[in-house]
Amino acid sequence: MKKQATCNTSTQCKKRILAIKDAMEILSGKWKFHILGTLLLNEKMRFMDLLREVEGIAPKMLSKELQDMEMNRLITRSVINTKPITVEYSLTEAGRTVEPLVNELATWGEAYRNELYS
Amino acid sequence: MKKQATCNTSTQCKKRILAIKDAMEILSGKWKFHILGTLLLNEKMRFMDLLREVEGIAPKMLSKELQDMEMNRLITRSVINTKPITVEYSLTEAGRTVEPLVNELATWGEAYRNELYS
DNA sequence: ACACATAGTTACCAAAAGGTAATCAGTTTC
DNA sequence: GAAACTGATTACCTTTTGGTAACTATGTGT
Repeated sequence: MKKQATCNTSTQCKKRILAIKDAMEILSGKWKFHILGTLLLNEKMRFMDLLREVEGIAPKMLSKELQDMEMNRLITRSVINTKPITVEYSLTEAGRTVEPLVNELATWGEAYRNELYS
Repeated sequence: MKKQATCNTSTQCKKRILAIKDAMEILSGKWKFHILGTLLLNEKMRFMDLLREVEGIAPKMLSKELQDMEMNRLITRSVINTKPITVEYSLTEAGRTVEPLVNELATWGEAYRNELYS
């Protein structure tokens, strides 16, 4: 009786593992948290605004990530019929729920960094 | 004055972006959260235990991820001089600080999934 | 006519991530 | 002495990710 089944048997634990996998699939990649973080601060942003604010991202990547997150219903894309056509991106209600997660990530990252230089 | 500099100018915001980048670098990949989550539940685990508990991982990946996290001081590796040599892995103090993050990730993933089927 | 801004798309390429399968070296059990 | 368990490592390959650069199409200002 050395082997204590800590996880694989428990339904709760399987749900947890699945939840983590889900979250990572949707939020993975180099840019999503940065885009979401920027949109959390700004509410409505145009493509070029994001391109400027999210430092280092290329239009291709921005476009792809926005499409990705639109499909996952984290953000909304709305075309505004202005003189030069503009497109506004903003978080959905679901998108805004990432806020605590982004905060936790930032907090952890900062704490980790501080710990190194202590 | 249309362009409101929301982020790039603020020192606080740059720190935040850096923190997120740091965290993602250290915790990225398919397996780290699963390994950390398992170690959060078990305290001390041997290589083969992890191989069995972290479903689907190959020894190569487990080995690599453990080395990675050991270098980043999230886990400790200690060789125990038993009959067949055993190696114990456990979280460091720094490693245990990921707990809220793992929880937040799991919570978000579950909420997201529930929202889809509502 | 020319430059510039809008919002992207496309082709091409390099690097990283991750999977499979085999192997290794030591020890213990049969 | 053969098989099995310990904790890995290695070679090889495929997929995914992400970057660069160029290009499209529309419209505005000069």
